[in-house]
Amino acid sequence: MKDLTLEDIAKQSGVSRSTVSRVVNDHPSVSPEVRKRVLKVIQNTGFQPNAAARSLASQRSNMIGLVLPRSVSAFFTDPYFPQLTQGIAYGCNNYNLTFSLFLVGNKEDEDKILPRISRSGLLDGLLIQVGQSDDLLIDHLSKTSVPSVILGRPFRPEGVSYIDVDNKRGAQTAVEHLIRLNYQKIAIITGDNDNSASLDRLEGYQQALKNAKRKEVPSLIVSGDFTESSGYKAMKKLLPRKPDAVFASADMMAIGAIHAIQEAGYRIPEDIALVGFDDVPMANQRHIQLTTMRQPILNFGIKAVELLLDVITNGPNPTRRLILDTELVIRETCGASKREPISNG
Amino acid sequence: MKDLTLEDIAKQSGVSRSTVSRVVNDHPSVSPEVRKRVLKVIQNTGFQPNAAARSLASQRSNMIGLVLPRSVSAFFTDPYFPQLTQGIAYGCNNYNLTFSLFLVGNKEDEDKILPRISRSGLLDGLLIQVGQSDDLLIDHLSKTSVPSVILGRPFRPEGVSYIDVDNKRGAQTAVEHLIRLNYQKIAIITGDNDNSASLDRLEGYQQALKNAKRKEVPSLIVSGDFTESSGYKAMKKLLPRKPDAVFASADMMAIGAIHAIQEAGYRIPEDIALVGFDDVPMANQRHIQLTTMRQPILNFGIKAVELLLDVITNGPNPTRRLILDTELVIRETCGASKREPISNG
DNA sequence: GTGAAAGCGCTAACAG
DNA sequence: CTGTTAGCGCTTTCAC
Repeated sequence: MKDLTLEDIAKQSGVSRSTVSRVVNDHPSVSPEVRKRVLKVIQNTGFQPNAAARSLASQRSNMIGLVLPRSVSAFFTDPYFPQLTQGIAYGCNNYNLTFSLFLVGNKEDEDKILPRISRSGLLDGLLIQVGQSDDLLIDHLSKTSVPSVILGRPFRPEGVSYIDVDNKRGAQTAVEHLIRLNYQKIAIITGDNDNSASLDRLEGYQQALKNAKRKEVPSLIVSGDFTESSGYKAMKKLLPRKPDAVFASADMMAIGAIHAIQEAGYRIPEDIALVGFDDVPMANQRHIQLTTMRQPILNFGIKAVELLLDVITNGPNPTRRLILDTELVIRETCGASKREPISNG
Repeated sequence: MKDLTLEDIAKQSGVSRSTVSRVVNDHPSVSPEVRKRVLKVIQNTGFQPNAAARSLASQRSNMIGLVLPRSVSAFFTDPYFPQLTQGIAYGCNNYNLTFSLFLVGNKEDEDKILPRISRSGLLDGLLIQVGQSDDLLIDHLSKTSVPSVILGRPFRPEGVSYIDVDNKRGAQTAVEHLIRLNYQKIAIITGDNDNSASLDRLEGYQQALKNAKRKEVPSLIVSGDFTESSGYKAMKKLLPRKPDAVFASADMMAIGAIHAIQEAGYRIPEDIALVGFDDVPMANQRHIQLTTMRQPILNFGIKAVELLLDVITNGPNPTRRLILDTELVIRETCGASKREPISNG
């Protein structure tokens, strides 16, 4: 069965093609009766306008893309990116957008994908995940005319719009919580040093110590790379230095740390307390109950879509910054239920 | 800067639009010198053909879609779907396809998305994940003219092409392994009873017992729903029935089972042995070391793309079935290293 | 091997 | 409020 066109619907409804087009696009200037008549034919026939023709004529594809650079495509072991993807997908559903996913696997992929998406005609806009500091993807892409929004704080934020979570404040809140619970030697396990979120969380940790007039102990700062096993290794390194609390910059690393702590025969939170970051699904299971900073990941994705839509509609200037808050979720690993908080005065 | 068109390139190279088109599409009948000249202009200008115009004229969009029905969109907590998505994305990269992701969140999404993708013009083809048996998505979509390939064994496989993993054989291999290690009371934790993979794995379990002339004990068959917590609960139920080995139809459930077993003070594999299914990244960590059936998920995604491309190019008939094998990965939880296998005679 | 010309199916002025 | 008309940028016969 051949696909129907506007022309077919027009003929069947006894109107012109333009009128059908207006009906399809909810254009106001169509008389109620005609609209009704046309709508009925559309219903009966199951007509759907051809997307390609539409894009070509209107210069709008109603498609947006998410680009995950090489440096993150392995991250699919972490629940963060799947959840983010889901949020974006829902955001697209809300606005009738088609959502295309570009996972850059290697340099070769990059060379093939970039030209394809950096030209208008395919995509109305781009959501670009920040990667490492030396990642030139964003610079490349933002140089083109395709409207785009960066996910995360870019290292070179000039001229680009981005959405991020308040990583510094989140980390600060986490560490302040630990300080309030009167822990004395608070360590941090950071993510890659090449990642803006990781750096911001480290800053938050430092800020909290500073505000509390504690001094920073370099040996209590150990770096991981956001993976569970890096958390395990980092904790192993930390153990001989006898921290009584640890802030892990990501839940997966916190989970790794838990294993290291338990393996060494220490109890959580009695011997060592722990706070994570993210609130991944695993953080809330019987045998874990991780205190953590919740990121509003799903909402982050939805908001990113809306921000991009704004950039598409109203142009790239002025550049937008949208910073979402995180939320402290108190569970077992911080020991809050068993300790006396220090007075707030 | 205005986007360039074929016409611009034509002018700059001193040839006609058609010739440039031929060069862009690697059409053979272009003289080497002309081709070279045109290619150079394209290089210099960074010209990219407009995707919408191309789709419209050629009736080919070079886009394919992945549809995850409502019943699976919550599955983004399981590593399976992210990995599958990654495999598909890589497959698309290999063939210069644009990959669109449709996550059906609710009925409303479904009503909006289905018409949009079921008409040619937007997508060249569709990859559709099987859901529950009462899911009408596949029936709907496969009734349209859009070429499609189902991921997983559909409940009503007539007339559709699909790709699946040999779930029955995989499960059978897992249980045979347990039998060979001389376990006597082998239990199974199944997935949802509404899922073909789950049913197939149950069949494999039954087949293995039957082949070994063991009789099936109904109380040793407990169902979960593929989640970690369902595995935990199922194992709790199983514990009083004293199995000495358990086949969990998914690694996440195996992990839940591990927690239940350890919590009850039993040792793995000495008191209870365990085999999972999937080989998720977590199955291979210091403190877990789960023996499991590995699914070639990434490759599954890539093969799915290739199968779809075949259907797009050569038509839907005859319908194709592509069944990939799983592989037994022996680690610690099955106790293989500590037990005497029974003789094969 | 190359160019001219006719669309692909739709949108968006512009008349009326 | 509705129809006519001119493209959107590319592919693809069909001549030459």
